[in-house]
Amino acid sequence: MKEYDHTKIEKKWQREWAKKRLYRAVESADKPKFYVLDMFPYPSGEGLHVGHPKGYIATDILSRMKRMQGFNVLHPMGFDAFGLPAENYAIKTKTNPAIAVAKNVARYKKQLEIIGFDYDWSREVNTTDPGYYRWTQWIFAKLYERGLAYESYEPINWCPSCKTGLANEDVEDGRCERCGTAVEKKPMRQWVLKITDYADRLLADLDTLDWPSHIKESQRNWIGRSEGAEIEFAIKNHAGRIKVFTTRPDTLFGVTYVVLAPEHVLVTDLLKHAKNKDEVVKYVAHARMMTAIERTDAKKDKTGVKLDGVVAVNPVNKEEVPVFVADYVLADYGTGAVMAVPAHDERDWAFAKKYNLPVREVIAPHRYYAPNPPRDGKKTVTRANVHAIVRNPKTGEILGIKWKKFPWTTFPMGGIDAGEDSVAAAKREVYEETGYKNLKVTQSLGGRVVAEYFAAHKDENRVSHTSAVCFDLIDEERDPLSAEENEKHEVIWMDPKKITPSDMTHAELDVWLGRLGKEPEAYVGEGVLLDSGVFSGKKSEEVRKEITKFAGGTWVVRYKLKDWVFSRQRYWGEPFPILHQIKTKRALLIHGFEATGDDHWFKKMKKALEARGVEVHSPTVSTSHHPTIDSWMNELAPLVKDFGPDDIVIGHSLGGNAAIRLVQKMSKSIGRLFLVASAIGHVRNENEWETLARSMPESDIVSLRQFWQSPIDWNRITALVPHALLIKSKDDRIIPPHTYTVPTAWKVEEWDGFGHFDSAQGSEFDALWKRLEDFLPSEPILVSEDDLPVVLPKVKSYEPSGTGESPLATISRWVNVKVGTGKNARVLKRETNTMPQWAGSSWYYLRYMDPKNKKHLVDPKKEQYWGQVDFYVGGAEHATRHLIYARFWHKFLYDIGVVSTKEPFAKLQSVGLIMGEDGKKMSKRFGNVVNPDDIVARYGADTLRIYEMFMGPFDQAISWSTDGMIGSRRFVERVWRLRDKVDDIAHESRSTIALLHRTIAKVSDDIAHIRLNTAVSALMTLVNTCEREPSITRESYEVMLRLLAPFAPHMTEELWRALGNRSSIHRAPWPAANPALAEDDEVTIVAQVNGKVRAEFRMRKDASQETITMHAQSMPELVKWLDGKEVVKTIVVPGKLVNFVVKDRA
RNA sequence: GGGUCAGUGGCGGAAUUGGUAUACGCGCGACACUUAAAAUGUCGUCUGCCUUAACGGCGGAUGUGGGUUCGAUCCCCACCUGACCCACCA
Repeated sequence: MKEYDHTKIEKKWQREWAKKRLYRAVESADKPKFYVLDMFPYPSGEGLHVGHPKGYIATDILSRMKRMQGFNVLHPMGFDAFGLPAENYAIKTKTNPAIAVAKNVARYKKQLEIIGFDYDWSREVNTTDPGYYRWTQWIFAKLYERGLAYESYEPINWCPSCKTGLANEDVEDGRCERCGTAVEKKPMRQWVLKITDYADRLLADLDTLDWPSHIKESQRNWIGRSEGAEIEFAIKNHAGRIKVFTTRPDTLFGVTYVVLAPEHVLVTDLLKHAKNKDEVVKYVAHARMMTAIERTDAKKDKTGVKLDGVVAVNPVNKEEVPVFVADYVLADYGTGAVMAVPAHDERDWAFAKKYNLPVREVIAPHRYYAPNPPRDGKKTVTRANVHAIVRNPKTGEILGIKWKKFPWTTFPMGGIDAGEDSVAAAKREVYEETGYKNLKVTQSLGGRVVAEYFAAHKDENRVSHTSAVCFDLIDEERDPLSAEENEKHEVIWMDPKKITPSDMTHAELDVWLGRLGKEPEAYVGEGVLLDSGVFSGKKSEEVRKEITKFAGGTWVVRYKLKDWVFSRQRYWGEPFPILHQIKTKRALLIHGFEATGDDHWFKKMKKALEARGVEVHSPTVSTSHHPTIDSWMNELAPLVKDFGPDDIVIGHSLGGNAAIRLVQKMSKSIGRLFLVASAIGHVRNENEWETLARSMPESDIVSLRQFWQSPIDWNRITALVPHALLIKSKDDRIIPPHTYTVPTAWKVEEWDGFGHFDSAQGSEFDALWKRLEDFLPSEPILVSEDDLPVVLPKVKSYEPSGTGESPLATISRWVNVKVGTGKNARVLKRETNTMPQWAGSSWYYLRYMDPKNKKHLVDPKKEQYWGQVDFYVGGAEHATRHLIYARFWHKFLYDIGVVSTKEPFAKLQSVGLIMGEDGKKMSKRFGNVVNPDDIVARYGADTLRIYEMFMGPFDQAISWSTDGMIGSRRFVERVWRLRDKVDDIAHESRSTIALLHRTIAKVSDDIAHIRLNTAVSALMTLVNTCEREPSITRESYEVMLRLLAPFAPHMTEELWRALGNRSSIHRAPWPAANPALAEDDEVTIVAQVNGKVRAEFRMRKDASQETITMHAQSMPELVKWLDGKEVVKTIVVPGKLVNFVVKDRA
């Protein structure tokens, strides 16, 4: 056989396979299907390193074996290329990301091709291909139609470096997962997917999946289901109620304060009632300033501030407790408020200790004393007891008493009398029982323990509420004991080592030992309720629902999982199939008389408008600061000259003359003018009124106020200003409080109260907002299915703006869409956010089934044929993102009938990283990157494949070793040279044939379970054995080649053809093991004496137990071990071993 | 702090219904082939002690300490170390 030239062989067969379309997947009913999937790569500019193909090699091996075993195999590959890395690369290199992606994809593909994978490239997908993302957009549209996609204005995680919002899943330790920058909270409009609607199903169906347990566990943690109670605390002298979430309502009687998160909606309101308003405002502001990392650092000291004067009422006992604002309570979990039970919660404990708040113990550990349990038929007495643990510092010994009538050893102990505390009681007991007089307290051993036992000395069952106090003897001064005490027990000093549950008669001992010498801490375990009204004495785990009901609360299920923030303020992503009505872009807020701009109404309006994407200008120009209306106008004019027909002006508290001036100046150029709370009463002259009304036919008066005694002719106004929504006082009187109503002809809005200019409260604001709604970007409109895809346009600059708008917003010819014709024509505006990187990868496995279909995401028949992915291989780092998102989308697609299965990936196998030779993560930064191209060129793809599989367990991280790879190359060459030993008249030994069959079984099984390192080692063993034979049959060699074909497809194909086979080895049937041939007829049996191997011998594998025993006993090596001993027992494992259990003859 | 997994020669690792610990490979050593080197092949390679010319023999070792068992890398308990994931989630 000629020399092994890997380059020539590999190129030749790769070309040939492509030409023959050897690996094309077909749907046909005659064969069972097998769908093997890799997590498709994200082609970066760096190209592949040797770690990347590891998973692909494994799926390649599995898919090749399955194909040879007669399955229709689907093993596709594609590219995920939207998102930040490609975009950042484009910014850096100043190239269109589409071009860079195409280049990177081509490079990746080439790198993959030389490794010889069996991908069906005719099914390649690319998430950035409009033909592909059309369907990503389609899925989004369906989600939107079903109410599972919505716009939210809640604060979200914002990365100031990437200049985009992030999903919860994209934040790691408070930092942006991509760039490591600390994320901020920023309020902005976002598209959000309601993944929480699927939380229960995502959790429950995990049980149906054959996935690694740690990945399932991370998903469970991420979903974070917890059951608990929602309970309301009333606020004294206030209408509001604080709703808290707790998993431990059984501790309700231990509540000593209530805590609100700084962002809690009630805080703003409650702080007005707080005596320390400034302090609270400062604390809240500070909390908002902090980054998530600072906030959530668990090591950080807990901080908070009391709402001084605000009092909450505990619903179970009507007790009044203080209210705090503290940032250890998270705004976005539960209800954003907690009831604090410092005795039984570590965080509350830490906070209470720091601020010196009361700790009330209501749960006691429960001990049932098994050695001396309560007895039936005896009365039960509940007592408060104390144990005294007294140490003599001179000797280190502990004081104990040994009971004379009972086999007990206890500490000095006894009941706590009325009016006594536990320390006094303990001292008294020590004195009475042992006579020692002078003690000092060293430690109080935490809270009480409830113990149940039978008190034999009193012939009753005890429920003891026990505490314990530790003392040191000050001196050994001691009084003699009473005769009565002397009769009962003996005083002893014990070695501290003897203080163990087996040496002492205390059910509580383990608790004391656990607390001894430690700082006191919260008891967070289960136990018996104390001081809890009617619930006292009950078990904590049993009363939760009952006590919740008693508190008027409800039992609820909560999830940690948050809805998926789905929009990014970046260029390189799928555009949303969404149009917005073009509305106001900018608003001018003008405050007139005396308003300062600080007032609540202004702030609220500004925030509301900004949240809807309106740019708000609110110059601090007030009529109050100007001597004349004209000078006011003059200051205002330059600030407003840019305002145009798309803009609105809102005037608040403008006097009549100012309003008229404003209208006259601006009504021609601006879109709409709204006047709120205007003192139109100033307009005394009806002609002026007419002027005003005629000047603003397109404008609105939302509310008028009368402050001076001047009657208004409402009918006249409404006739003149048909758009007006007037709110007038019911009886036209001026005396507050008065009620404004709208004439019955229009929508009636009632507004109670004068409001002291704080018109943010009540319907005056709402009425205006209702009007404004028509002018704001509102209810999005879905792009019709026929108009998909919404193609991502080319853009000059990819830089993110940082303002919360994507670069797309600057492309007006793309953003503005004209719909309708003639009179109905209107211009709509495209959504300019783009989808996150995870969108395309959430469903790509479906598209492989039917990649070119223009009518359907996937043809239902094909979807039904391929069904679930049978085997999915990829990195464990996707546990809480891709793998949750894809499951979510799949379930949704199931719900709308697109797919027929409830879960996308039946079996998941995670792949371990390949690290650099230095043990560090392979990265350009460390200069430890190994390029597969170099390895393939030097050693060949087959060697690379075998080595990567042989390195170690597949799912384990492991360091690359080019030296270690030599072994794989040698193995390949040995197989190659073995060809020279093929001889038709070869006679192989029976044991070699047996090994061959065992190897078939092992390799088949190992591949199926991705135990590829042992599969390779089995093949090596086989080759080693065959090399020792003088010659081997062609039949055996062909079996070996077929077993090796999935690992080394090129070399085996070459050898296979060289043997005269006309068709590809990769279409040849997989060898079947013959169990009858897989075993030698003789086996080695081990002879043991007392479990130690003393001899071994060969024997027919079906030898009987008796034969084996007889033979072993007669062996000289064994005789010397058995001689003079008595065989107590003989254990025979047929075909394996015989073990003689012997002992000395008595 | 919680979860998951792991710890075996100089190194990567193998060994599962509890039955010969260290397969396979790397490295290392010796030898053969060679003028030489490389390549290749053969043999050896956990460890201590005893013993021999050579052979051989006895004991110990799978992170540590216990337990169950005729027998434990494997099962149980406690602890130590490391990795990964999650974490102020009430």
